[in-house]
Amino acid sequence: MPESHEFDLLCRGCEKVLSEHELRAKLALGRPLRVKLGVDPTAPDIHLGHSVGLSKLRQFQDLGHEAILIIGDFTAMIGDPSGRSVTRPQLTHQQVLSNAKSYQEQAFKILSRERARIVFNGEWFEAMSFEEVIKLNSRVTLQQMLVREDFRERIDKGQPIRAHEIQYPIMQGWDSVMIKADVELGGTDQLFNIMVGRDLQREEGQPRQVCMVMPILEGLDGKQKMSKSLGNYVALNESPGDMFGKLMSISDELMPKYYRILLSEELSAGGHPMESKKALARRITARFHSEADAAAAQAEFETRFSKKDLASADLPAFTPGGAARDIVSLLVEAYGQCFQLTKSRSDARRLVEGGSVQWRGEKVADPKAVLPQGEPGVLKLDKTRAVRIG
RNA sequence: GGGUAGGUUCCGGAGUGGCCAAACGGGGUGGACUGUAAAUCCACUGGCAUUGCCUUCACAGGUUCGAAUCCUGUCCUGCCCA
Repeated sequence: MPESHEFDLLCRGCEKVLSEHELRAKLALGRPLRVKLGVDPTAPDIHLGHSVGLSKLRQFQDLGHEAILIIGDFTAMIGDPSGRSVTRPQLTHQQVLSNAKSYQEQAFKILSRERARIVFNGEWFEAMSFEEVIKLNSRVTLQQMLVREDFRERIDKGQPIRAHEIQYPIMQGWDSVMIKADVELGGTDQLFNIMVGRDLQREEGQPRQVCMVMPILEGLDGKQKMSKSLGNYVALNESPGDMFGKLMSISDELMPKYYRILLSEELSAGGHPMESKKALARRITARFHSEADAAAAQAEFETRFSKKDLASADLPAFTPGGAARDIVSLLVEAYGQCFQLTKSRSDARRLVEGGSVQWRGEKVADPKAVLPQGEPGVLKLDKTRAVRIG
């Protein structure tokens, strides 16, 4: 492939490439480049937000380059302060390692196993002596660390910034030094961290990595970036039904962004927004499952939500274990058994009083209602959840 | 170390002895309307129980018939000074 074509392909979808001529020069070297992408296993799931960088990394792989996925088992314990207004909770190494395990599996839903290297940054950080840490820290100035806007904001608002938080960019940068990265990928919020990597590489006499940042995928709420802790995400290992359903809930306003970022294309004008959204949901679901699964998810979605036909919908089976058949007890039990959600009885009562609960298509508005023993039927809990009894 | 301002329910932020489970805003949840969209409107938003009870206002004690509100000590944070 001619270099210029490769260059164009790689730059597609990037928000910024620093610098383009350096990337061209690297590509012209004629050897596989070491392309770095770091993820911090702060939660067990990889979501669509992560998929943006991973897909770009995959593209590099397909062009013959080497993908280096850094699992930040060590940095995850610190927590990336990027875009944060409060200190992240610190995780134990054990939590992080267990998250890391499921991360790897999910990452290979996108990455090819060929030309991929997975590296834990604990590999070098764990072995570092305090002396080395000090030495590393002496390479940067406090002012450099504090210019970033999220820190500025916290200073302005009088919110604390703990000393360990400014270590984060330095550590991420050191990762680049350790693997001699040619390119580092990340979201736009990673620009600062990646640039620190360049500085450290220069200090170490290494050629500096090219920084390629991708747009940040907004979460389902359309307000903040997609993240586990905000609960506005779609995980890669979710069921086709959940994936499809969640994508159907995004706002019309958000749709063009999802088209652009996840499908790398422009949403064509005209057409009913709902149809465009179904197409989006269908294609993304198919990407992580199969076309057949996606089609089934869509069909299920349509019977369930468009036709509101709960009776023929594919619902989780609920077998009340307790003897109590009053509606509140049943709800609490169903949430726990079928959805792993702990609801208080007050909460369940509120749902009943709010008119969301239905038994066999009939609204149950009385919290004291008692369902007949042993009768089969569908119990609707809330907007998106229902179970089948019997 | 000194000075000073603070720590309230998911967040912001009222409340300075009883009428406080605690205003108001945001967020969230449920409902109406719809396209599981947006906007709008309504309700709910500590727990258990249906007129009540229990646990909450950094923590531990204390004063009071009665405290988020007063006192004492402790912990934590911002700012200023060293």
